[in-house]
Amino acid sequence: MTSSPLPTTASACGGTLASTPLEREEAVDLARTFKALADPSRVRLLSLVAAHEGGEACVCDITGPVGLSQATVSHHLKVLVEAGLLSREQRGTWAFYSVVPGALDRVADLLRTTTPT
Amino acid sequence: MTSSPLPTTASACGGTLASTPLEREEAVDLARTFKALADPSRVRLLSLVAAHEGGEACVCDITGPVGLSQATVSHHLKVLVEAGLLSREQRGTWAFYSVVPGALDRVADLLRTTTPT
DNA sequence: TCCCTCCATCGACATCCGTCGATTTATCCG
DNA sequence: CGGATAAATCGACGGATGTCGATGGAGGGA
Repeated sequence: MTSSPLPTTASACGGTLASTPLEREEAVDLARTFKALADPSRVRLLSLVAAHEGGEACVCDITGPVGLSQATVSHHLKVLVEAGLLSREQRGTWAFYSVVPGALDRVADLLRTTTPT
Repeated sequence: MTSSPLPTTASACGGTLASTPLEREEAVDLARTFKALADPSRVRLLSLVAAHEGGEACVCDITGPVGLSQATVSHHLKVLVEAGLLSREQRGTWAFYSVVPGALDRVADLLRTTTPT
Protein backbone atom coordinates (compact mmCIF):
# COMPACT_ATOMS: atom_id res chain seq x y z
CA MET A 1 0.00 0.00 0.00
CA THR A 2 1.74 3.08 -1.16
CA SER A 3 -1.31 5.26 -0.72
CA SER A 4 -0.44 8.23 1.39
CA PRO A 5 -3.07 10.81 0.59
CA LEU A 6 -3.22 14.33 1.85
CA PRO A 7 -2.63 14.80 5.55
CA THR A 8 -5.84 15.20 7.45
CA THR A 9 -4.51 14.71 10.93
CA ALA A 10 -3.62 18.28 11.64
CA SER A 11 -6.51 19.74 9.73
CA ALA A 12 -8.96 17.46 11.47
CA CYS A 13 -7.87 18.98 14.75
CA GLY A 14 -8.44 22.40 13.25
CA GLY A 15 -4.80 23.18 13.84
CA THR A 16 -2.44 24.70 11.34
CA LEU A 17 1.28 24.32 11.16
CA ALA A 18 1.83 27.41 13.25
CA SER A 19 -0.84 26.97 15.88
CA THR A 20 0.38 23.93 17.80
CA PRO A 21 3.61 21.96 18.00
CA LEU A 22 3.12 19.10 15.58
CA GLU A 23 3.59 15.54 16.67
CA ARG A 24 6.17 13.48 14.89
CA GLU A 25 3.56 11.61 12.87
CA GLU A 26 1.74 14.73 11.75
CA ALA A 27 5.01 16.27 10.69
CA VAL A 28 5.84 13.20 8.63
CA ASP A 29 2.48 13.41 6.89
CA LEU A 30 2.83 17.08 6.10
CA ALA A 31 6.39 16.71 4.91
CA ARG A 32 5.32 13.89 2.62
CA THR A 33 3.03 16.28 0.78
CA PHE A 34 5.66 19.00 0.57
CA LYS A 35 8.18 16.48 -0.66
CA ALA A 36 5.97 15.86 -3.66
CA LEU A 37 6.05 19.57 -4.39
CA ALA A 38 9.75 19.96 -3.69
CA ASP A 39 10.93 19.43 -7.24
CA PRO A 40 10.84 21.98 -10.05
CA SER A 41 9.85 19.38 -12.62
CA ARG A 42 6.90 18.22 -10.52
CA VAL A 43 5.72 21.74 -9.78
CA ARG A 44 5.88 22.45 -13.47
CA LEU A 45 4.07 19.25 -14.38
CA LEU A 46 1.36 20.08 -11.89
CA SER A 47 0.80 23.52 -13.37
CA LEU A 48 0.91 22.14 -16.90
CA VAL A 49 -1.79 19.61 -16.12
CA ALA A 50 -3.90 22.18 -14.31
CA ALA A 51 -3.65 24.69 -17.13
CA HIS A 52 -4.19 22.15 -19.90
CA GLU A 53 -7.40 22.15 -21.85
CA GLY A 54 -10.15 20.45 -19.89
CA GLY A 55 -8.05 20.38 -16.76
CA GLU A 56 -6.51 17.10 -17.80
CA ALA A 57 -3.55 15.95 -19.84
CA CYS A 58 -1.93 12.74 -20.96
CA VAL A 59 1.77 12.04 -20.68
CA CYS A 60 2.48 12.74 -24.33
CA ASP A 61 0.89 16.18 -23.97
CA ILE A 62 3.42 17.36 -21.45
CA THR A 63 6.58 15.38 -22.15
CA GLY A 64 7.57 17.93 -24.79
CA PRO A 65 6.93 21.18 -22.91
CA VAL A 66 8.64 20.01 -19.75
CA GLY A 67 11.74 18.77 -21.57
CA LEU A 68 12.15 15.45 -19.80
CA SER A 69 12.19 11.87 -20.94
CA GLN A 70 8.94 9.95 -20.98
CA ALA A 71 10.17 7.69 -18.22
CA THR A 72 10.96 10.62 -15.96
CA VAL A 73 7.61 12.29 -16.59
CA SER A 74 5.81 9.06 -15.78
CA HIS A 75 7.80 8.77 -12.58
CA HIS A 76 6.99 12.29 -11.44
CA LEU A 77 3.31 11.92 -12.23
CA LYS A 78 3.21 8.79 -10.15
CA VAL A 79 4.73 10.65 -7.22
CA LEU A 80 2.10 13.38 -7.53
CA VAL A 81 -0.67 10.79 -7.68
CA GLU A 82 0.61 9.00 -4.60
CA ALA A 83 0.71 12.35 -2.80
CA GLY A 84 -2.97 12.79 -3.59
CA LEU A 85 -2.41 15.85 -5.72
CA LEU A 86 -3.17 14.30 -9.09
CA SER A 87 -5.60 11.63 -10.18
CA ARG A 88 -5.11 9.20 -13.03
CA GLU A 89 -7.71 7.89 -15.44
CA GLN A 90 -6.91 5.34 -18.11
CA ARG A 91 -8.82 5.96 -21.34
CA GLY A 92 -7.90 3.63 -24.14
CA THR A 93 -4.18 3.77 -24.72
CA TRP A 94 -3.89 7.08 -22.96
CA ALA A 95 -3.54 7.91 -19.29
CA PHE A 96 -5.15 11.19 -18.38
CA TYR A 97 -4.01 13.09 -15.32
CA SER A 98 -5.92 15.86 -13.58
CA VAL A 99 -5.56 17.87 -10.41
CA VAL A 100 -7.55 16.48 -7.50
CA PRO A 101 -10.17 19.12 -6.66
CA GLY A 102 -9.42 20.86 -3.41
CA ALA A 103 -6.12 19.12 -2.87
CA LEU A 104 -3.94 22.22 -3.18
CA ASP A 105 -6.39 24.26 -1.13
CA ARG A 106 -6.22 21.76 1.67
CA VAL A 107 -2.46 22.12 1.80
CA ALA A 108 -2.86 25.89 1.71
CA ASP A 109 -5.19 25.75 4.70
CA LEU A 110 -2.58 23.98 6.77
CA LEU A 111 -0.14 26.79 6.10
CA ARG A 112 -2.44 29.69 6.71
CA THR A 113 -1.81 31.47 10.02
CA THR A 114 -4.56 34.05 9.75
CA THR A 115 -7.76 32.12 10.25
CA PRO A 116 -10.46 33.64 8.09
CA THR A 117 -13.68 33.98 10.04
CA MET B 1 24.98 34.73 -1.41
CA THR B 2 22.68 32.05 -0.52
CA SER B 3 19.72 34.30 0.02
CA SER B 4 16.75 32.95 -1.85
CA PRO B 5 13.70 34.37 -0.14
CA LEU B 6 10.13 33.54 -0.87
CA PRO B 7 9.20 33.37 -4.52
CA THR B 8 7.47 36.51 -5.69
CA THR B 9 7.62 35.86 -9.40
CA ALA B 10 4.44 33.90 -9.70
CA SER B 11 2.59 35.82 -7.05
CA ALA B 12 3.61 39.11 -8.59
CA CYS B 13 1.86 38.08 -11.78
CA GLY B 14 -1.19 37.24 -9.72
CA GLY B 15 -0.93 33.68 -10.87
CA THR B 16 -1.11 30.64 -8.67
CA LEU B 17 0.40 27.27 -9.28
CA ALA B 18 -2.75 26.04 -10.95
CA SER B 19 -3.69 29.03 -13.06
CA THR B 20 -0.93 29.20 -15.66
CA PRO B 21 1.82 26.88 -16.83
CA LEU B 22 4.86 27.96 -14.82
CA GLU B 23 8.11 28.84 -16.49
CA ARG B 24 11.16 26.86 -15.56
CA GLU B 25 12.53 29.64 -13.40
CA GLU B 26 9.30 30.16 -11.49
CA ALA B 27 9.07 26.45 -10.85
CA VAL B 28 12.58 26.40 -9.46
CA ASP B 29 11.73 29.26 -7.09
CA LEU B 30 8.57 27.60 -5.88
CA ALA B 31 10.22 24.24 -5.44
CA ARG B 32 12.96 25.87 -3.42
CA THR B 33 10.41 26.94 -0.84
CA PHE B 34 8.68 23.57 -0.78
CA LYS B 35 12.04 21.87 -0.40
CA ALA B 36 12.52 23.72 2.86
CA LEU B 37 9.23 22.29 4.08
CA ALA B 38 9.86 18.81 2.71
CA ASP B 39 11.39 17.35 5.82
CA PRO B 40 9.56 16.17 8.93
CA SER B 41 12.20 17.60 11.26
CA ARG B 42 11.97 21.04 9.67
CA VAL B 43 8.19 21.08 9.68
CA ARG B 44 8.28 20.15 13.32
CA LEU B 45 10.91 22.76 14.13
CA LEU B 46 8.83 25.39 12.38
CA SER B 47 5.76 24.54 14.41
CA LEU B 48 7.77 24.38 17.61
CA VAL B 49 9.17 27.84 17.06
CA ALA B 50 5.77 29.23 16.11
CA ALA B 51 4.08 27.71 19.13
CA HIS B 52 6.82 28.66 21.55
CA GLU B 53 6.27 31.37 24.12
CA GLY B 54 6.63 34.78 22.55
CA GLY B 55 6.71 33.30 19.06
CA GLU B 56 10.44 32.83 19.29
CA ALA B 57 12.81 30.17 20.50
CA CYS B 58 16.51 29.56 20.80
CA VAL B 59 18.24 26.38 19.68
CA CYS B 60 18.52 24.98 23.19
CA ASP B 61 14.76 25.35 23.65
CA ILE B 62 13.92 22.97 20.86
CA THR B 63 16.83 20.59 20.62
CA GLY B 64 15.29 18.42 23.34
CA PRO B 65 11.68 18.24 22.10
CA VAL B 66 12.67 17.48 18.53
CA GLY B 67 15.13 14.77 19.49
CA LEU B 68 17.98 15.73 17.23
CA SER B 69 21.57 16.75 17.83
CA GLN B 70 22.40 20.41 18.22
CA ALA B 71 24.31 20.36 14.95
CA THR B 72 21.34 18.99 13.05
CA VAL B 73 18.92 21.49 14.57
CA SER B 74 21.24 24.35 13.67
CA HIS B 75 21.44 23.04 10.13
CA HIS B 76 17.68 22.81 9.70
CA LEU B 77 17.10 26.23 11.17
CA LYS B 78 19.58 27.67 8.72
CA VAL B 79 17.71 26.07 5.84
CA LEU B 80 14.45 27.57 7.07
CA VAL B 81 16.04 31.00 7.42
CA GLU B 82 17.49 30.84 3.92
CA ALA B 83 14.06 29.92 2.63
CA GLY B 84 12.68 33.07 4.18
CA LEU B 85 10.41 31.21 6.58
CA LEU B 86 12.30 31.94 9.78
CA SER B 87 14.28 34.94 10.93
CA ARG B 88 17.23 34.87 13.26
CA GLU B 89 18.17 37.38 15.94
CA GLN B 90 21.30 37.09 18.00
CA ARG B 91 20.79 38.16 21.59
CA GLY B 92 23.77 37.65 23.80
CA THR B 93 24.94 34.09 23.61
CA TRP B 94 21.60 32.92 22.30
CA ALA B 95 20.18 32.92 18.81
CA PHE B 96 16.45 33.44 18.74
CA TYR B 97 14.43 32.21 15.81
CA SER B 98 10.92 33.31 14.91
CA VAL B 99 8.53 32.77 12.03
CA VAL B 100 8.64 35.52 9.43
CA PRO B 101 5.23 37.21 9.53
CA GLY B 102 3.17 36.38 6.46
CA ALA B 103 5.68 33.96 5.04
CA LEU B 104 3.52 30.88 5.38
CA ASP B 105 0.47 32.76 4.16
CA ARG B 106 2.32 33.81 1.05
CA VAL B 107 3.10 30.18 0.30
CA ALA B 108 -0.52 29.29 0.97
CA ASP B 109 -1.66 31.91 -1.52
CA LEU B 110 0.43 30.35 -4.25
CA LEU B 111 -1.34 27.05 -3.68
CA ARG B 112 -4.85 28.33 -3.46
CA THR B 113 -6.93 27.65 -6.55
CA THR B 114 -10.06 29.44 -5.43
CA THR B 115 -9.17 33.11 -5.69
CA PRO B 116 -10.76 35.02 -2.86
CA THR B 117 -12.35 38.24 -4.10
C1' DT C 1 -2.52 -11.49 -36.81
C1' DC C 2 1.03 -7.92 -36.94
C1' DC C 3 2.51 -3.69 -35.88
C1' DC C 4 2.44 0.78 -33.93
C1' DT C 5 1.49 4.04 -30.20
C1' DC C 6 1.28 5.15 -25.34
C1' DC C 7 2.87 4.43 -21.01
C1' DA C 8 4.71 1.92 -16.71
C1' DT C 9 8.51 -0.46 -14.89
C1' DC C 10 13.39 -1.83 -14.39
C1' DG C 11 18.29 -1.22 -13.59
C1' DA C 12 21.91 1.86 -13.28
C1' DC C 13 24.18 5.97 -12.17
C1' DA C 14 25.40 10.43 -10.16
C1' DT C 15 24.02 13.66 -7.05
C1' DC C 16 21.72 15.51 -3.16
C1' DC C 17 20.43 15.38 1.69
C1' DG C 18 19.82 14.27 6.73
C1' DT C 19 22.39 13.08 10.45
C1' DC C 20 26.08 12.85 13.68
C1' DG C 21 30.56 13.71 16.49
C1' DA C 22 34.17 16.85 16.72
C1' DT C 23 35.85 21.32 16.34
C1' DT C 24 35.66 26.30 16.13
C1' DT C 25 33.68 30.78 17.11
C1' DA C 26 31.33 34.01 20.00
C1' DT C 27 29.62 35.79 24.28
C1' DC C 28 29.15 36.24 29.07
C1' DC C 29 30.78 35.99 33.93
C1' DG C 30 34.17 35.79 37.89
C1' DC D 1 42.55 36.36 31.64
C1' DG D 2 40.24 31.84 31.99
C1' DG D 3 36.44 28.99 32.09
C1' DA D 4 31.78 27.95 30.81
C1' DT D 5 27.83 27.99 27.84
C1' DA D 6 25.45 28.54 23.12
C1' DA D 7 25.59 27.83 18.59
C1' DA D 8 27.74 27.59 13.84
C1' DT D 9 30.77 25.02 10.91
C1' DC D 10 33.40 20.96 9.27
C1' DG D 11 34.02 16.29 7.55
C1' DA D 12 32.14 12.02 6.90
C1' DC D 13 28.82 8.51 5.93
C1' DG D 14 24.61 6.11 4.43
C1' DG D 15 20.40 6.45 2.29
C1' DA D 16 17.12 8.83 -0.67
C1' DT D 17 16.19 10.91 -5.18
C1' DG D 18 16.17 12.62 -10.17
C1' DT D 19 17.41 11.20 -14.46
C1' DC D 20 17.99 8.25 -18.36
C1' DG D 21 17.90 4.24 -21.91
C1' DA D 22 15.98 -0.10 -22.45
C1' DT D 23 12.39 -3.29 -21.80
C1' DG D 24 7.65 -4.90 -21.26
C1' DG D 25 2.77 -4.84 -21.65
C1' DA D 26 -1.78 -3.16 -23.00
C1' DG D 27 -4.87 -1.19 -26.85
C1' DG D 28 -6.27 -0.07 -31.24
C1' DG D 29 -6.15 -0.21 -36.34
C1' DA D 30 -5.26 -2.35 -40.86
